[in-house]
Parts: sequence; C-alpha cells; structure tokens
Amino acid sequence: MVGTELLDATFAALADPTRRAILARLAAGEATVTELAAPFAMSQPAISKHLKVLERAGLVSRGRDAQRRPCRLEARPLREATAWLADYRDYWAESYQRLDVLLDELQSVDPTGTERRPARPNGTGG
Amino acid sequence: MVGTELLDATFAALADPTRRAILARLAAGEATVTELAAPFAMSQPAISKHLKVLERAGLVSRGRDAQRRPCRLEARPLREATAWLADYRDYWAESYQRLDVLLDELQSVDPTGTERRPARPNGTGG
DNA sequence: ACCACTCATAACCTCCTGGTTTTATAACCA
DNA sequence: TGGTTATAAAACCAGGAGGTTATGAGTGGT
Repeated sequence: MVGTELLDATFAALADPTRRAILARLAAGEATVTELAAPFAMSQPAISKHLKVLERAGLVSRGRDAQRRPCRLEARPLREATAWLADYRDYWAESYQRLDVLLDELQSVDPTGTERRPARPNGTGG
Repeated sequence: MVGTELLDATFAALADPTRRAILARLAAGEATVTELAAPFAMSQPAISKHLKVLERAGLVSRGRDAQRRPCRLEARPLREATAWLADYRDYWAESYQRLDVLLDELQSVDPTGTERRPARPNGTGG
C-alpha cells in the first residue's frame, strides 16, 4: 500500500507551476539552487522553500559539491502518481464510453420524456 | 499549450485524499452529493466544497435529476495530467539509468577519487 | 399549500502556503 | 583571519484551503 500521504505530497508538489518548472529544468540534469532560482522572478529563499516541498515529496534529492547543494530528480514518486492517474484515467475513459452508449440507448427506448441527463456533450474523442 | 492553470487546478484537486476518494467512488458510476458524503466523517457542505474544487478543475461535471445533482467524472483533465507526468517520468527514468551507468563508468575509469560533479546527462531535451 | 429532501451559500475559524526581508551557517579563497 | 559565495533559517505577512454551523433555495410528494 502506497500510503496516501506520499500521493498527497506528490500531487501537492506538482500543483505549483514554479515547482513544475523546477522539475522540468531538473529533467535536463542536476542543478544548484542558484541555477534553479535564476530564471524566476523571486527570491532565493522562495526557491529553497519550493525545493524543500519537492524534497519532502521525495521528488528531488540533494548532493553536496563544496558550498553547492545540487538537486537531482527522484523518479520513484512520479511512478506512483502516474500509476494512480493512469489507472483511474483508463477506467474512467472506459466507463464513459459505456455510459455514453448506455444513455443513448436508454433515451431511444424510453420516450416518456423524463428529463434524464442528455448524454454528455462531447465525450471520449481523443 | 495547455495553460498551466488547468494543470495547477488538476494536481491541486488530486492532492487531497478526500477528493481522490470521491473520484475513486465516482469511477464506479454517477453519485449524488449525499451518496458521496456518506462514507466520510465530515459535513455535507465540506463535500460540496470538495466537489466545487473538482468541478473547477474540470474533473467532474454535474447533471440534474430532480433535487439531486448527480456528479460524474470528466476524464479530459486527467489525460493532460497523465500526459505531463508520464512524459517527464519517462524522461527522468531514462536520465537516471544513463546517469547511473555513467557514474559507474566514471568511477571505474577515474580511480583518483577526485570528487567531481557527476557530469549531467546531456540536457537539451525537448 | 405545506413539508421533507437535497444541495448550495454565508459567515466564521484555524492552519498552511507562498512570498518577502534579514540574518545565520558553511565552505572556499586570499 | 577575514571576505565572498551558496544556501538555509527566522520572523513576518496576506491570502487561500479545509473544516464547522446555520440558513436559504429548488424540487417532489402528499
């Protein structure tokens, strides 16, 4: 069992655009805090805080290189999160297709005019 | 471009265990607010708020069935989120394997023990 | 018409988040 | 030893999140 807290932390960490940008940048390789802070219009402590959040979620780990504390990515929690998402996403997509058809059929067979939902606007196309 | 706001809202919505549970329950089919609230040890308005968050993230939409407002899942934003995740996850996983091998090789070929920075795995992806 | 049911809104509280500036710590350099 | 660089920590603040209770509004049943 994954324990919801890891998922909580992971998704929460991913919910911030700055942090996603940091992750994106780290995808290109290790980087120091200063390097990571550079492209953003915010202070270094702010970035440090973001890194702390990412670290707490297990998404990044840090090394040591003299005064620098290079950050690198940790893929494991992403795997959990992706697994969770992909699992449900697929299931939902399936359910929807079925539901779509089902509702369509119901409306054909049930001309009482009862206002049942009008079978999702635009569904599973994609 | 997806616009970060949808991702923000999606991940933020997924960051709460109650909301994930709601989604999980909705995966089994539509449900009313009362039905959704039942298994939780919190008030109905709290659930309504959670639903609002999920709705704002586009993860659920609502119909109308008499006094009830049945909720159903919307798979689209999940697709975005999964895409984002899977994309990076794969890339990271790859980078890591490469980095792993790379470090291994470096240590074999460079027995001087000098603590060099572990040579980023050729960045410019994307 | 009235009541019961389902749900949303309002008002309120507390705690967390994301930012700030300022200061402290740690390692290198001279 | 002192100065510079890199990063963390502290103190503070505004706003939002997640919960509560109380109330209002739409709908159906009788």
